[in-house]
Amino acid sequence: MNYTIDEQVALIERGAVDVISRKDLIKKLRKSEETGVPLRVKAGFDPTAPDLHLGHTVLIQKLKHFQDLGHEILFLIGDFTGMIGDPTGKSETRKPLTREDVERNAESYKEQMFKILDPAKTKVMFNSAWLDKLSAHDFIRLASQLTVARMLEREDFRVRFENQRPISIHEFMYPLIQGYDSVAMKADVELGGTDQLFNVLMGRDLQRAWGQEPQVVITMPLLEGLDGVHKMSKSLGNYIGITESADNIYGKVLSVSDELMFRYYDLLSDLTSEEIGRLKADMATGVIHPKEVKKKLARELTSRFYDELIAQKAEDNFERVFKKHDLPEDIPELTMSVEGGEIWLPRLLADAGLVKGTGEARRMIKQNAVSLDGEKITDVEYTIRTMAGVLVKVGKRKFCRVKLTAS
RNA sequence: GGAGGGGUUCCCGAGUGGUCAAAGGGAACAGACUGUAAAUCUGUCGGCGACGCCUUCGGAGGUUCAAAUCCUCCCCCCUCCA
Repeated sequence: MNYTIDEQVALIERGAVDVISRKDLIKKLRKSEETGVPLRVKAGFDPTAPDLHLGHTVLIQKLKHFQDLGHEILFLIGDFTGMIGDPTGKSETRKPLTREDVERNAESYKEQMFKILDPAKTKVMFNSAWLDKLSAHDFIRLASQLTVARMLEREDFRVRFENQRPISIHEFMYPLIQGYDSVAMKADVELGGTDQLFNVLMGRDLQRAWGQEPQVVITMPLLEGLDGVHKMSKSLGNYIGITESADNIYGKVLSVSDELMFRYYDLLSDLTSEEIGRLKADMATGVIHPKEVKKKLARELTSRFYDELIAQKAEDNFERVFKKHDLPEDIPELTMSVEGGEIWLPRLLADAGLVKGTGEARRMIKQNAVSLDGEKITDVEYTIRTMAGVLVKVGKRKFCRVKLTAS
């Protein structure tokens, strides 16, 4: 496929918050077209959390756009940072990762990322490759590129400084290191979340100081998590992981609020802005039910990581369980051996992993949330004697078929 | 180095000798309603075969019939001055 420069710019700018600068981007695209040398597009990832979720895919989708335009993707794994422990945020110091951790996580990253990107056109890099070799001398030179005043331009530092909150020195080093990565990688473009704006801009300054043409910076919005408030992150538990089961992905998307749904459409869907606008309008006028709009999104996202057939099956499952209050197709089975041929129900729920402990089991039973073979159990002292399989249901979505064997 | 403030259950945050497993809010979970949306209402929200027992209020000791609360020592965090 051949795109005009204008078309390329339009695709690249879609969904982006900042493109710094457009002029540079056009210049680089033009040069690339003339010379036939693809642009080097950098995006960095933290190796501490090997599970990619939909939030990361906002960025990866954008990388894919570049890839589709024929450019070279440099997928940077920040192993150096990871092995030192990322200081960002107020959370307690993270445990440094070992070399093995990093490698394992990197493998996992690749596997997940290649669900979207073409492995043949993606280069995976580790920043320890050059940062390990950085001498104190080089490091000081790096630090000399920047003034404290400049550093305090960063929103998050400025606010903390004004509020007399502490800022440790090594927090100043991270933007420098990240910027230096761009120098070492000779990046033409760097992608990052909006929270990374300062860091990615640093790359431009440092590249200039090292006599390189500064990279174009593109920031993408942060995707809100399932709660609709905080950014999607694993630690907040408000995420949809791309390795989750199709049923889970489908179900989680459907549990998102109507408002958030369109945010997801904007940032994740392959639909054009016009198509999304039409859905919005039709929903407002009542032509189409909000749930149908959401189902469409859930199908699209589920099939992205699986395929349409599986997505359809996830939808069928969902309808069966939540609309018809029927059972899902695949229910985990469990065989437990019990003494004396009987078992106290809370014990069973706890052992089966359906609840945290017998305390929670009692609570669930009292709250009418437990049923056996479709029958609500309200007696905390209930004891099961059946040896044959029993269908255990806790809450709306936890199912398990349990068989007992005497021991 | 000096002065001051603080560390409470997932989070914020009350509590200054017994009635404290610890107010209130948030989050979370369950139930009703529903479109597994939003909003709302109700309940639960340290552990335990459980009207009782056990473990929690930075750590270790001590006073007391009784300590999150009092005393001693220690650790950590923050602010200001240098």
